Amino acid sequence: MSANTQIVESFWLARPSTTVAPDLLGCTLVRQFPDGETIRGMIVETEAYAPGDPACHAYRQRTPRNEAMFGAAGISYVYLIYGMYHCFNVVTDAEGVASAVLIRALQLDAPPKGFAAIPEKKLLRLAAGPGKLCKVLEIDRTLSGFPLGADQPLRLEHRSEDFQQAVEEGTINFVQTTRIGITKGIDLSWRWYLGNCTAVSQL
DNA sequence: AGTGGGATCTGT
DNA sequence: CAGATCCCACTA
Repeated sequence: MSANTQIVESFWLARPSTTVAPDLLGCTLVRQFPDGETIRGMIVETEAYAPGDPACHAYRQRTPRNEAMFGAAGISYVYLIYGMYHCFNVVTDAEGVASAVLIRALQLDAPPKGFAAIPEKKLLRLAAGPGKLCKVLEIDRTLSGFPLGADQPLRLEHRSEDFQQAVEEGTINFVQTTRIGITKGIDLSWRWYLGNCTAVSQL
C-alpha cells in the first residue's frame, strides 16, 4: 500500500459538510491535465456550507448556479466570484441536500511546471487562498459538477500515513474558527485549518 | 430590463 | 482601503 491512496469511494463524503470539512484537512487535491501533467497540493484549510446556513449559496433557492451543490457527495462545485476568481468546493452529504466544503488553501509540494524556481516561503503562499489555488491549478467553472474520482481532471487522495500518525500523536493540530469573507452566518465556527501551517490563507 | 452584491486578491 | 471585473438572482 503506497503512502498516498487514491480515493475511489465517496461514501465518506456523504455526511454533513461540518463533519467532512475537518476530515479533508491533510488530504491531497490532484489536478491532472490532458497531457498528463499533474499538480498536487495538501488541503490545509476548509470551510463548511450547509442547509439553513445563510451564507450558503443554496440558502434561498435551487438555481442554475448552485445546482451542483444538490448533487451526490464527491462531485465538484466551482463558481466565479468578484468577476475574476474561481472557488472550488467538494460537494458533501446526501443527494438533494445542498452542502459543500470550500477548499481555501493548499500546500504545494513543488512549483507547478512552468513556474520559475521559487523559495520555499513563496511556494507555500502560492495556493494560500480559495481564489489563488484555483488560479494555480487552472480550475474554472467548466470543472463544476464532475466526480472527483480516478482519471478525472480533479481527484482526491487520502491522508498519508505519516500525516494520520502525526494527528494521532498530537504533532499536528486542527484549529476551528469562524468563516472568512462572508456577511451572513458570521457567528458559525465552520472554518478549519492546520495549526502551525504557513500555507493557510491568513497567517 | 436594470442592478447590486458577492465564500477574493493585489497594490497603495 | 480602493479597485478590478463578471455573473446572476432578485426586483420591477
